[in-house]
Amino acid sequence: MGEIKNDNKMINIYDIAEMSGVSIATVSRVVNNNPKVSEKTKAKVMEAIKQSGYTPNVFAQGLGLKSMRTIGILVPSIADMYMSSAVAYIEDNLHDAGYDCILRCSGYTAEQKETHIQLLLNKKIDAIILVGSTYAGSEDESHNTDYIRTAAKDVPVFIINGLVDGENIYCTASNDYQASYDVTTALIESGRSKILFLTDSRSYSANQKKKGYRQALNNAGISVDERMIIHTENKIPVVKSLLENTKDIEFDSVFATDDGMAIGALKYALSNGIDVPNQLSIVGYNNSNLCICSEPELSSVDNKIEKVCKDTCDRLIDILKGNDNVPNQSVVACKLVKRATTDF
Amino acid sequence: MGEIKNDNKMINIYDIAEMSGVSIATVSRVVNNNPKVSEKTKAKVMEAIKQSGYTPNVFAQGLGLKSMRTIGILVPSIADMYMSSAVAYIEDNLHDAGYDCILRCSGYTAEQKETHIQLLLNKKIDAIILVGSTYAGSEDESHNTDYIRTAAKDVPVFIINGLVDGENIYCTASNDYQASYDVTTALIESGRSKILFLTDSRSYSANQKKKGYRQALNNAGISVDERMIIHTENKIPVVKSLLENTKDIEFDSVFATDDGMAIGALKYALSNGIDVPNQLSIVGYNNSNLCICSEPELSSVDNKIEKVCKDTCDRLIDILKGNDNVPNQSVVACKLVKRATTDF
DNA sequence: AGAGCCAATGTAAACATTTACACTACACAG
DNA sequence: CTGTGTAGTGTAAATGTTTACATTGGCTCT
Repeated sequence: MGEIKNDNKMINIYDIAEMSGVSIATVSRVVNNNPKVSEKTKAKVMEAIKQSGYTPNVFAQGLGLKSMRTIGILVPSIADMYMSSAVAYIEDNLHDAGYDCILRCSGYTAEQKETHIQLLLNKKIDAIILVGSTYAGSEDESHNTDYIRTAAKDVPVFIINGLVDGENIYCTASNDYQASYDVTTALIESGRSKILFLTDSRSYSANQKKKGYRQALNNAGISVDERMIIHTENKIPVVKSLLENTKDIEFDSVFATDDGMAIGALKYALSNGIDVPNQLSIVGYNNSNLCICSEPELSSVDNKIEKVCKDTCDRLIDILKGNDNVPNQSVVACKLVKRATTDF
Repeated sequence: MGEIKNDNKMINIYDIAEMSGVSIATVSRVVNNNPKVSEKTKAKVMEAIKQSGYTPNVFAQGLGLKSMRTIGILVPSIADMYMSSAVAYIEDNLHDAGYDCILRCSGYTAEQKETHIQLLLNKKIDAIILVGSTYAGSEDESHNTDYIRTAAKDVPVFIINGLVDGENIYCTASNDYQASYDVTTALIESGRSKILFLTDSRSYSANQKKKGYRQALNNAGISVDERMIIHTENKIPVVKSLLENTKDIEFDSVFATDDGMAIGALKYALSNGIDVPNQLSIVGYNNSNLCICSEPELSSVDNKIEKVCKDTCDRLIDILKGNDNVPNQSVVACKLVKRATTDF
């Protein structure tokens, strides 16, 4: 079992107590910043701690049923740029508040998530953050959310870009419905009526976007042509060749729920001599770094993932502090970023 | 402290012992797959465990100085695409082997890393993985690596794309020197001699790439013009405007140590009517998804991060199994991916 | 001066496990 | 029939904290 040279007996609270001539209770109080310790004693103990380089044993601390100051983060896949940046922001916020993060990439199915959540709970984490994917409110009926409510019986659960209600469950989402409605409306107002809608998932967010798209068309008196709503893979070449083979459907604009798909559409236009934005307007989603790679640069929706994460973490910290009046749901407004693939 | 309904007393090893009519020692043995338990007893205990949904308390287990089956991962920044994909691969490999990952994003300085490593060590992790940045072997003399050797006294340390030697330190790197040498040579053979070298860091990898570039020029009998080696930010618009203001230096090709910078160069060419690849060849690095966003698509070096991560994890698991003859260093070959920004 | 109080500190129980060592049968050799 | 070995199991110590409760000594109030 790893012949590591870890025989150097760790100094413990007793050693510190002895060094500073007090009891272990007092040492513990100093370590935990308990106010009922005299300045003089505190100074002595601090000195001993500094001298020895003592750090409390986390497991012994944990045994006392207390907070381990560790948060579990569950993402379906961290290879996805959107999710990895979410993890980055979450990590940052929580570290600043003194929490550690255990990361698990679960995959997309409910079963996978359930297993991983169980493993996280075993580590006695203080809360779980689920980064959006397929949840209640999505079109995926098969995605049972009971496991989330079960987890919420043990620790508070925070969902990013998903919507599940229940005791001890807190959701934060970007306002994808509104953003999608606004984009679609803007396309219509700039003279487009045949708007191809590309989507790659059946998540809650994807569903909100689709609703916004439908509503905007309805409000403009345009009836929704179901063939214009296309589910496809979020891969540039896939979308490109998809559009190349979509001869039977006419469209004057593309609204994609992810930048990757939008870039696929752009590349289709470029290689077929279609002028962007005049003949074809294109809007992506997520405002990723792909947007400024292309020429022309891609208009996109900034879904404010940074703010969503901050909101989530702020509320998480509040909850863990014992604050009761924390809202269960919170919505963050998106922002349309106009670049060169649209003429509005 | 969080008014959670956690009053439901956790079932512990004593409960299981009672349910199955054995002692806690026996339960513990069953849980840990200790062979000296009779099949009959084992079955009884298993049944009780299943009935009750018992899971051992990790803290109590941890107190006994044993493996927590948790690995600490330290990345300077997970917002970087290269690093986030590395984390994804590592996570995947380690989970398959039954390890959990604690992630910390430290920032780039030695001090930051040192602090974060200390915090990781407090959690009694079994090993640390440092994902590449500024290490020994880099140009950054100020980057002291003592903290790595100190950490290695407690747990094995694995470094991805860095080179530090020392007891209990294991390094895995892609062969950036060779790849860079090959790219530069290919550019020269395709008739280029004024190769602008763009780099954004002083890491070990960056340094290896620079050495490869120099060596290739030397071997071809071309003397290195130091003005051709430019340190810049890895941001598309920054590089674009940098090149727009580089009127005094002539160049017929750009070799960038990251795709982002290469795309910046490409956009500079596109907006200045410079033909790519004829007037200007461009090669990036990392073979990220940016490569297929642009038109023309970007030639790049695939540095096989997936394989590097797998190698690292395989050796880590070996070490933790107690295997002694694990090599301290391992190198993975890169692969040049030819696309449309080069004419070779 | 004695009662009462409070701040500061100490004592010991509780947390849930692992494991060295002790013990009990029982089989089998002599 | 006694002694010895062993498979299976139990006992109890050890792990390092936190914290409710106990204790102490000094102070104030009457």
